[in-house]
Amino acid sequence: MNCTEPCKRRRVQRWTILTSVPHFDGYEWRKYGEKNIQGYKFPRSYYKCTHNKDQGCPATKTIQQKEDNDCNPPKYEVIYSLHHICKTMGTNTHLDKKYSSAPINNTSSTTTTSSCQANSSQPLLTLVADQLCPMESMLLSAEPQIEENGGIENSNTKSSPSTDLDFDSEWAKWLLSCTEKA
DNA sequence: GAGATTTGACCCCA
DNA sequence: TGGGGTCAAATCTC
Repeated sequence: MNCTEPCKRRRVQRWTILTSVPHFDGYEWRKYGEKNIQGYKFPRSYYKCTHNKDQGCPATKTIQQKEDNDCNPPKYEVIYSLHHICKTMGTNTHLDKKYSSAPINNTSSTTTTSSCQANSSQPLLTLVADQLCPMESMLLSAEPQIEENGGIENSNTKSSPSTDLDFDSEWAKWLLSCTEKA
């Protein structure tokens, strides 16, 4: 990471979702880091969009398992940063292949030592994975402006604020609906 | 062998 | 100065 300019790491769009199915959001993610966070029982995992390289998609998310509710089912705080610009919404091929038969606690890498195997292996995962995001058209129409150097700190000002708010809101609703149905 | 994950180190901000 | 976020080499999996 090069911060030749005043670092804008904190000035990105962020929104938080509380869900029991943090991996099923219609996108493909690749894990790039994990850290133990002070005050949290479980490590925080860091993910980038799989298409970060080939399509320059800047989207990232962090998944933090809540220290309470680690059963029935475990709850995860998912913090999304920046919108996707990749065009793979709703395919779920990667997710289906990777997660459809795996207990969710195993998808969050190493140390989620939940003992809730019965709940985590429920078909709810397939239900959510099969659900397509209704905001695909919004995603395509609300692409943030990407600068040549990859920085997107101006996306808030270049794109319509109301569009971003609508997108965030709809996106949050969709994720919550997935969680509820699960 | 390619791509994904793990893990320790590094960087930046509060 | 410590904690959070990211990088990148090593390792793993398919």
